[in-house]
Amino acid sequence: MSRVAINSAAEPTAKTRLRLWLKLLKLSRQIEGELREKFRVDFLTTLPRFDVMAALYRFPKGLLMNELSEELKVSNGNVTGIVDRMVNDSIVTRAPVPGDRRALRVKLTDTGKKEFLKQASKHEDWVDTLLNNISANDAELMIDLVDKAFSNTSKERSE
Amino acid sequence: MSRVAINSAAEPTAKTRLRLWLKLLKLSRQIEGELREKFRVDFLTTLPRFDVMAALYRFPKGLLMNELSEELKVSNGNVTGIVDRMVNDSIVTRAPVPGDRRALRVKLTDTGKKEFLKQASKHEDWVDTLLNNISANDAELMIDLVDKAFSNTSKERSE
DNA sequence: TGTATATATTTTAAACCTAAACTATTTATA
DNA sequence: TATAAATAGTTTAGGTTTAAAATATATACA
Repeated sequence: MSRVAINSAAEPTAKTRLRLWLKLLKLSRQIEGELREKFRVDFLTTLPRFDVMAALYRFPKGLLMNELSEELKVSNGNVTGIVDRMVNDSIVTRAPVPGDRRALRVKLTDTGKKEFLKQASKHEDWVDTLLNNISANDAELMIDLVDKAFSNTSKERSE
Repeated sequence: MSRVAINSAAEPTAKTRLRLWLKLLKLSRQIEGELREKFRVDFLTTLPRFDVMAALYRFPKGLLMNELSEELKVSNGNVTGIVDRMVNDSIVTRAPVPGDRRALRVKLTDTGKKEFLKQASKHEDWVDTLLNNISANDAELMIDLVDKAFSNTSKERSE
């Protein structure tokens, strides 16, 4: 690998990275907005709730509030509110953990599981349509680039 | 262009696109989170406020509330609140528009302009560091891919 | 002119989100 | 054992966000 990037004739690399970031941000906001709208119209629900369901679906034994907030990369208190509403709607349960009276284990109910599968299938269709212009090859290419980008963010996480 | 994608042996394209979307979302959340933190610590401010300043900086004559919310891709009512606080802090002004008593033009104050330049410079540094693993070439490549992706989102916008 | 429609903005209600403070419990350790 | 520190979770305060309703003004057009 060369130690010195030769880029002085063109735009400085920092500016290119900034342009990239602004585009990435815009794209993900755009897509998020469209998905949010679809979830609202088709399922009367929200993205954060879908995210919770998706996380819990991956962990059939459930997750501690703690683990859930880590999994979703959102704050602890945030999860409390979302899960509150989902418990209310019988999508998840929040049960005491034997042996640790501080902890609560959140789990998808059967209803929640069924609901998730329905929504996840549609979600996949929506994303497929929204990213229709990206070929499978391009997608793989982008995934690799995104992975590269990740390796520099401050908190490495085990996954 | 071939009309039929041959992809049956590997993962279906829809799944690849979904994987891409989840990665993109995660990356932009990661970066947004780190930038938010930096803005909070270094400048005692928030990302949305920076976004407003950036938009207004690009339009020295100011923007209608309307145009600002379109520019930032956030809802109309949202902008009201953010601008309220910024007016309060003398970062922007909100002045009536002669000839249209419904409209209000939002503009950066001199203080706001100075503050923006200071923050923008740091912001560029932060992004440059966060995307350090992406070479100028890779960045250009990604930008092109993101542009491709954009061409399929529902509301084409003039820019 | 009068009325319908469109536009610009704010307000409202509900959810989301963070950081920080707080409560309760558990674990480590002197 | 007693105390300190760590952990799990909720609460609080403040800001962000959306969608929908409301207000005010402007425009189109019969």
